[in-house]
Amino acid sequence: MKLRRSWYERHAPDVAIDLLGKVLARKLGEASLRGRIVEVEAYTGREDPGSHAFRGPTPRSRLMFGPAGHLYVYLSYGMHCCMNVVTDANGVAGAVLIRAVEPLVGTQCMASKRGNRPSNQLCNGPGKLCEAFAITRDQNGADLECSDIWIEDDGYVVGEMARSLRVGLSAGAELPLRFYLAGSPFVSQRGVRAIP
DNA sequence: GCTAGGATGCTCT
DNA sequence: GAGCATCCTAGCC
Repeated sequence: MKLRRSWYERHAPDVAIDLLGKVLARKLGEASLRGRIVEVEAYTGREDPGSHAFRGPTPRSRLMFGPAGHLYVYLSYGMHCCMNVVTDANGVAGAVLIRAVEPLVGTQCMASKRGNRPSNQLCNGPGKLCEAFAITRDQNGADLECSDIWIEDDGYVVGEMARSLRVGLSAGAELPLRFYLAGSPFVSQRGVRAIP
């Protein structure tokens, strides 16, 4: 069942926790790609110094202030794209960064984009995930309710969830807003090292 | 096994 | 012009 816009219209940390175990889906021409979300980070608005929305809306971050259920994709370190889901409503900024998924369908297609690495290294990081799913800034602003990218609930029940500090931040690093499925071999390497 | 460092270009001050 | 919500490889235990 595809998640609808109203599902995303909640505070980012709540959406982040509920996104664990859901399925990220993309139709790419004839191919169908699916992966189970195993690692996310929540970014809130003005009160979060690690968030792009901290200083208010800018040409880049204004999407975070817009309607929920859209993609916010930006270029990181000049090379890698990172994929966020916009959350909250009524002009409140919020987003959830999808950091890692477990490949379910279209693994061969993902591997071909990722140098034929093993399946647990196809999508275990935000940049890798975008490469495997062919997500670029062209998808910035895409509507998850009516585009070729969406997230669905297939009834999967998550096991133990773990929580930690967010990865790679210089500001706002002290907030424990990273969530992942404990013991999953598909969680990002940087994230693993960040756990005390 | 682990760490350090370089690639690379957009975004905001 | 400085600073990144990263990834990969080489080099060294």
